[in-house]
Amino acid sequence: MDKVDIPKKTIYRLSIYSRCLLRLHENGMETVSSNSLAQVANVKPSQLRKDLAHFGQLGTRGLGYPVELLLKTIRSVLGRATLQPVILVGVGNLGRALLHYDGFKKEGFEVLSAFDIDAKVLEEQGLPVQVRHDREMTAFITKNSVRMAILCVPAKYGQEVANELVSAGVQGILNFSPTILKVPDHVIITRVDLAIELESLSYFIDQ
Amino acid sequence: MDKVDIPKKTIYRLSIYSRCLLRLHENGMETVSSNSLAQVANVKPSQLRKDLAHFGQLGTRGLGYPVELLLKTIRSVLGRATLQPVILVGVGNLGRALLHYDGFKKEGFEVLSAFDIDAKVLEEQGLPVQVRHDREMTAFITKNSVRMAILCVPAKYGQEVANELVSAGVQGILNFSPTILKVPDHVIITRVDLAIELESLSYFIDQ
DNA sequence: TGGTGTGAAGTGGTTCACAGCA
DNA sequence: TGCTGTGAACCACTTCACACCA
Repeated sequence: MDKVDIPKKTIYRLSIYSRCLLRLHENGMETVSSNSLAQVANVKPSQLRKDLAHFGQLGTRGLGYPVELLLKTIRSVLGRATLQPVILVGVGNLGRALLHYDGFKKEGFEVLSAFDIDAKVLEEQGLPVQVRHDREMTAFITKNSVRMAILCVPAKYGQEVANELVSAGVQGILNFSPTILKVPDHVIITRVDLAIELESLSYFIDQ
Repeated sequence: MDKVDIPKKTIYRLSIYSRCLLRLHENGMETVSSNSLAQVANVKPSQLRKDLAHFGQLGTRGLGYPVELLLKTIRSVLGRATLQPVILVGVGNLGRALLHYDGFKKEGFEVLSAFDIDAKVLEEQGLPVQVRHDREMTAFITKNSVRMAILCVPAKYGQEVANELVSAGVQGILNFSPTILKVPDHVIITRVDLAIELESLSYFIDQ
């Protein structure tokens, strides 16, 4: 299953399709047409078909797609066969909320550990994972072959921590710090800036 | 300042530029070239110029852009003159974290109130805003002319709550519920699905 | 007949390259 | 000379439209 040239946006939608398919599968559906799946996923049928066409013939003309096979195929394309280790850095309000968020585990990601520098946080009881001091981070990443990190530190520490992560071998960062990170080309940043999302949203609203 | 045909992505970047300009302004910079601002914002200089060209001549050839004027212009384009009222629905882990997030207020959004159905949450002390029962939501939206909502309820309530919001007059929803919302065309949804972001990210990482 | 697979046309955004002005 | 403003080329999807097959 070669991962060349499937566009970013298609990958994102594949994630969505897989959720929808899971629901259909749970409801005992065995086949689904591009029309009905597209409707559930809120995309155009032609787009769905184009997306699926990236990995060969899967559907049957006149009938539709076999739900289970399609689900399995998408999951394998997304590399979701194995549990992926992740760490979280910065256990503030947001970081803490994300640690409690069960969506990650449900989707195949395991938050192995969190990191912070605040002694109060390090001693805190009742968090879902152990919180370690930042200075242990590099060793931890190496030892556990961590490739992805969730970054929730305050803006002013963002770049500094990102540098540490990158030099320890992290290749993908989900960045919640409201700052722009400079990283080498092989590292991928996905930025989630809540204030900016809200600001863009507000622009498109009629007053 | 007409808001037709400035593309979504440009608007998103304008938000970013405004942050960068604010920093430059605080540092006493009076002019900035497309080159250096682009570097700070992590975009190509030509893209920056194209983005700014949407609202006329602002720069001086040979010199660059006047920082303060540019900042003011972008803010006015983004409609950031006034404080925008927002509500938050669903005070779970994530909702609670977002209530404590000070980035919203700093960027000109005021979370007027939160809503939930859980009696325990309604009685909770120490939250930054009052939490009201869902049944008061529609009236509250109308009375306060709320146009935007942050949705953090569990997936299975997402559509139901969205319907309420829309019929009460909300036109933009920042959706953190891991579900796909069907809404009328005039309503804008921005989806933030953490598990999907992580899943897409992982695809592009070399194993 | 119903619904997939796909070339071809369309769309929206990005980047180039350079004319033109301070 | 330096740097903006911008047509034109380019690129990455999206959508259409229809051939083709169970």
